[in-house]
Amino acid sequence: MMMQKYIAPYLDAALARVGVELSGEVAFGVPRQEGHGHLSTNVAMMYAKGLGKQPRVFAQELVDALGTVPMVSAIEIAGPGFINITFDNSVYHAMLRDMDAMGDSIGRSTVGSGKSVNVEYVSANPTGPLHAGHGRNCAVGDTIANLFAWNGYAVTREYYFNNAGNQMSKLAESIYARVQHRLGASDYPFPEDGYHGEYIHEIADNIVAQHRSNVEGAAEDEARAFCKKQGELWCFGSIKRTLSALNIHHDEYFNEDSLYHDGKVTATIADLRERGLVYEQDGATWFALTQLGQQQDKVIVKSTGEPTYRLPDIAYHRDKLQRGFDIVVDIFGADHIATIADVLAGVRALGYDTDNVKTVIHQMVTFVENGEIVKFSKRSGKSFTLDELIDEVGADVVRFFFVMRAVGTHLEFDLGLAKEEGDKNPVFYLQYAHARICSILRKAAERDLRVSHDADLSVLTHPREIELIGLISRMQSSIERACENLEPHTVAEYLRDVAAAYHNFYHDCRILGSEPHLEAARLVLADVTRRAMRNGLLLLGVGTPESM
RNA sequence: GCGCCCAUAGCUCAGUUGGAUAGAGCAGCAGCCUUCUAAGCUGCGGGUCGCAGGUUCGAUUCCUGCUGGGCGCGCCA
Repeated sequence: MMMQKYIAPYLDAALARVGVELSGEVAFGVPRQEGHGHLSTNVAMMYAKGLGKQPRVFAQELVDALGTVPMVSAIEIAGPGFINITFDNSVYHAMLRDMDAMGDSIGRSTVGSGKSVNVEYVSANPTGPLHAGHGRNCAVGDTIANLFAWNGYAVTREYYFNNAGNQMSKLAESIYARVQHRLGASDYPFPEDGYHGEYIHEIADNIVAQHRSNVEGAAEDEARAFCKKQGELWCFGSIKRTLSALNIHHDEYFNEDSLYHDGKVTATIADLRERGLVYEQDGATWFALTQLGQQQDKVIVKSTGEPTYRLPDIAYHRDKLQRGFDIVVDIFGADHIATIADVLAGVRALGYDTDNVKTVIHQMVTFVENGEIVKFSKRSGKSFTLDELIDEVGADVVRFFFVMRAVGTHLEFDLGLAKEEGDKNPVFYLQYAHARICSILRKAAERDLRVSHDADLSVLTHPREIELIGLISRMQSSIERACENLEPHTVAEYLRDVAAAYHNFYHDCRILGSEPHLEAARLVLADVTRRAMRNGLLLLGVGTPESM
């Protein structure tokens, strides 16, 4: 039960009585100011003007028409014409009772049931290990996927595996060169724009040690192809291990090269051509994006005959839409911003509705320690990998820090703060609240006290108790909104509020050893809070320690 | 030059879809443990919400224009 849903019918009836025709749902807010009631509505101000009345005068008429409402202790008009509603504590007791009955599904919703969603995230090129900056895409994407799942959607977590194209050839050539060096051709040229990482040596070592016959004496093309495959496998394994450490598991790894094998790339360009959107110039094939309202035409097939990334991307998005998802979500870093409009324009030109393709573009990440920007690993001096970040601060902190800020803002990742295990670190603050509750429940069990689902909750009257109940009662709508707006950080914010409310309650309200009725009721509240915190932490993909 | 994003306390950031006296954390200062985890709690100081207009009962929030910063604008992905 929610306060809004409870009061809305009474208000609708009162509005009808004073002759107002509603043009939508009445909006309620939770006043942040104490003394402004538990719920507030601006409906009188919204409709007063149309009726030619003073807002406060109209508000009074409305309040008169409302009369008395059960479980509401006060209805007051304040400020320019707000109607502030104060509930009887019994409303809170009823809400707590309902939440207790929800078991482990507190905060879940069914708004998405029957609908399917595909969330594509990470999708880093398999040309090396994930670097630290990739962490944001990983955490944001997985949390958004969790949000959909939590709201009842059937979710497919997808990784677009970019295993075709130019960057893979570079990888192959880099490995091939390192292999040649090991086979004695020490003057074999390393490609100018090749990959220099340690892992290239590792892959080459492995090839020479385990698969020497595939590269020695083999035809050069085949040896190169073998190097490419080995490189891809190594990178794929590395990426999957890192993701697994962050508790991220995709359902689908969509291989880019399958688009070529299945003829989808060819089909896509043929269909675009049929619509008159393709032309030849300077030996290349161009996509007439200006005809689709974009700024400039772009090459989709190079004069070498290789497609640019744009063509397979369009084919891929078309494929996702053909698979029949109700919603398709793409998570991209700001550096990919230019491609999205082109790809969507292409898909639209092929006759698909892109209204349900949602793109989340997160801004870049800066790592900071002691006020200085960290760009490279201290250990190796090379690029800072996600594995190293996880080693340094732990997986929970990585996941939490990357989602705790709005995706649209630049993220400053403070390594010093992240490494703190204490009051400075926001993750521990949440986990500590959960651990504290678990500790009390353990102590209660030692005394043969169980959480009783028919405890008399009416003894809960302390402001801290009421505040905590009210906050948890908003969990479901808070998570629904986070999902609808694709804003995972609001979950982190919300949980911080719940944790703070619990710490306050804990501090001011003794649980164990209080008067038996009060003790029983507070145990229920503690346990409901525990389940809410646990669900919230699971949603963010961080651990739920029972002791710290 | 063009496109997208950002600008709020000393620092890092929230701000419930346009509401009432703009909030947290960190940093600083001062307090609270013989009783359920002090990784907690309480208090103090700190603001021209980048600037200028506009929209209206009301703007940190929406619109326009500036200024400053980030990311893009390739026959790389």
